[in-house]
Amino acid sequence: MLEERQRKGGRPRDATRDADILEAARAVLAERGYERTTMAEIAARAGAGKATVYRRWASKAELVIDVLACSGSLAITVDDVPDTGSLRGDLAALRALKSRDESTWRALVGLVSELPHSPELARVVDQRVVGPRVALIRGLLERARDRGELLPGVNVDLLSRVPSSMIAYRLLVTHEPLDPEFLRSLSEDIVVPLATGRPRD
Amino acid sequence: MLEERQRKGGRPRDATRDADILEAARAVLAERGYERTTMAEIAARAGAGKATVYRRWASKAELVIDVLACSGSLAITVDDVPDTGSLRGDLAALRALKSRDESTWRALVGLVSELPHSPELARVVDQRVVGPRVALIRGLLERARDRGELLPGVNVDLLSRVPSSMIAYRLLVTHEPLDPEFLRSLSEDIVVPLATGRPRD
Amino acid sequence: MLEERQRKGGRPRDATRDADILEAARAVLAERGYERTTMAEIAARAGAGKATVYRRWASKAELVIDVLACSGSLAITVDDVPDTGSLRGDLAALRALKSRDESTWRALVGLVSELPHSPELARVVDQRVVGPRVALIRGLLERARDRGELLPGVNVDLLSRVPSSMIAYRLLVTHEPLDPEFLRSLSEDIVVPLATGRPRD
Amino acid sequence: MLEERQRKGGRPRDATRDADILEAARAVLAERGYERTTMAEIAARAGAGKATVYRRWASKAELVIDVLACSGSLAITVDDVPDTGSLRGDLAALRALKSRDESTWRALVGLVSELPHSPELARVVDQRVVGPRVALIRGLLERARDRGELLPGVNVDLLSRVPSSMIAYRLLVTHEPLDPEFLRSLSEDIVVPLATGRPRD
DNA sequence: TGCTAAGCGAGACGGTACGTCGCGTCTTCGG
DNA sequence: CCGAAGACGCGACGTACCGTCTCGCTTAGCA
Repeated sequence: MLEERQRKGGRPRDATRDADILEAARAVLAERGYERTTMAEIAARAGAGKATVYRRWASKAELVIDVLACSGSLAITVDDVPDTGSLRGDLAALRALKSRDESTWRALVGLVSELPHSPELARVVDQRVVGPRVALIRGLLERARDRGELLPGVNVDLLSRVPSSMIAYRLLVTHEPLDPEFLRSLSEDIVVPLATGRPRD
Repeated sequence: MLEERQRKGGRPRDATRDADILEAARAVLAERGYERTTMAEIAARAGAGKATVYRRWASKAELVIDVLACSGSLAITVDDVPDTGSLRGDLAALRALKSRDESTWRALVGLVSELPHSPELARVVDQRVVGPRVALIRGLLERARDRGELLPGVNVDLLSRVPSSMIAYRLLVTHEPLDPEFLRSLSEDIVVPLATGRPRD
Repeated sequence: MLEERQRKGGRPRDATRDADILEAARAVLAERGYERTTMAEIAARAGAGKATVYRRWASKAELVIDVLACSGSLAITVDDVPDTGSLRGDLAALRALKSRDESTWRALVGLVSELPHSPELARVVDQRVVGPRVALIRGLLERARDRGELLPGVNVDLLSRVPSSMIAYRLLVTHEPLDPEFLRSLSEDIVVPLATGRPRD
Repeated sequence: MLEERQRKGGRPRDATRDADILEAARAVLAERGYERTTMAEIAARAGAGKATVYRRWASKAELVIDVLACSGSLAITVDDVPDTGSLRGDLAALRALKSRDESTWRALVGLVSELPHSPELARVVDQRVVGPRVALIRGLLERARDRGELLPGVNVDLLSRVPSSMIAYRLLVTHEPLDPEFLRSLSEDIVVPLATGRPRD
């Protein structure tokens, strides 16, 4: 979101508009997808003028970034996941916890094509969309290490990126649903065995 | 690519235009990315008219699909990878073989946003872009099974999708380069341990 | 209107679109006036896209200029006015002849504010709107001179601009109608006495 | 200008802002013309907020009206013109007296396009801009009638509108300057001969 | 003196038109 | 009938301006 100018005077930004616009953007994105989403419709649905939207976000791409960044599931941190005593249990708890994440990822669609042209945008996506998700898995892995569950020599860096990658690929490229069986396999056939060396039962 | 109409007469299509247009499309995509690529520029750079392009491909998206599908690395099949006697060796051989794949994936970028709106397109991407890549890894895994390398209970379906997912995520979302270290880690820290249970040395 | 590029190839401009767009523009201008006329409505009413309009005219102002320039009454020249044997008679004949000129002048409204900023536009208005009207009166005055009706020392230059000025002022500034009594007074109380020295009967 | 509300209390309007705003408006109008003049720039140049402007004038059009109405030359009445004993002399005296009128008329420019949509505005222009100018000439003509200079049957109504019309036309439509030669011709080749029957020397 | 209502500069707000640009189709010409 | 060129209908983009509203501050005039 655009930085507010150093407030010297004048009417302050109406903070409620931010939320209204983001909510409208989320709704339109979910209904229409990135390409078919128009700034005019977002503004109209938020009961806002286009200028009010562009005062806050420099482009459609940046607005969508913020839709992603403000997405509910991103607020989850490792502290929100109860410690069940095992990595497998923690991952199951996370699955139970995780709000539906699909719309967030789907909104990322098409945005992707703007990233190579805007280092700024790419940085924001990395920090606000990718970062929190990777950090969450990394946190669970480190919790497992503290328990002594982790095999020596596990590449935590790489492993913590696997779930995000697989989910993104599924939603962006192959458009398969995020069914529970897939999510469970991801944990139990990939993450747990790699981290702990214990194959699936 | 569109089927040629049942030839009744008149001037036959100039087959050389296909290659010129694909090459121009690849160049523009590499320079500008999907969104900033215009059909007019592709046509101009190929010295062709827009109608000539649309006579062969129904849309920008389908043209880009073909750019991806004709990309060198996609032609690689399991038979092109020499049997080195171990999964680890086979994967190393594949890495040695694999032409630079980056531009292909990068071209997939903004295409992604069209997929949810076009099942047809999604099908084509699945068959011509995703399919060959997954099949290649799956082939190597099955070769390993034939050797008796594979652990029982390995989820081959899921595992064969991991490398594509990780590579796509890296290129599309985080825009990190496909450096050799990353590709080696992918094989040796993820695929080999999961498939064979042998941790990295 | 914008010059067409030196035709090398490609689809030629569809000449019928010009007329459709001009007609639509005239209609919208008459209904709404300059300020409330939008290019989008003109295009829609002409069954055209905005790009087609802007391919021909660089701005709303230039389009309106052409609406004025193509206006019917401008086609009248001194040769269209029958020689009645006297200036007074000729002016009466002109009044009988003159198609309703109001909408043309009314369209000029608001355009006026663009003139100081565009010498090009001002030149076009001068040549295509003002010029023909002044030339018509001048022609009748010269016909009168040939007859020997004209007083010596009459400022033909200035006098030939009086009717246009008075009509424009009335329509643009005071918005009184061009009733026949006004037009007759213009001829008989101003032009004829000044030119011939003969007061109204 | 808007009426001040019936004062009940609170801070009174700062009367100095009126003049500052009018002056700023005059300057911007002269520089940019009506269309390119924005209320924001007027306010900024006057060191005022937009609300302060709109508290005094209901719209851009009304503000411009007042710029015109407060223009110096409008304050001239027939009593300011010395009685020289002849219409020709009086008109010459008026020309000597008349402050540069150009910027006033130029400001009227694009205002014109608002008039047909606002009877209220049109009334104000008529009373405050057109009226005083026409009344001034009419006053001089009536002074001439009192002297017995006027021909019988002269259409004073129409004649008194001729100078305003010619000046407006010149400034608004053809954008020629108000050079002294033009103004003298207007008096001596048009008004004096028509009113008194005496041709130019 | 301190209270209060309104004015003040600043600028955000909802709206709406502008002129540009890209897509995918259609239309001309020459080969 | 193909192929180059490019005009066509459509519609989103991001900008600019209008006239209104809201913020925190200032400034009379009444108590």
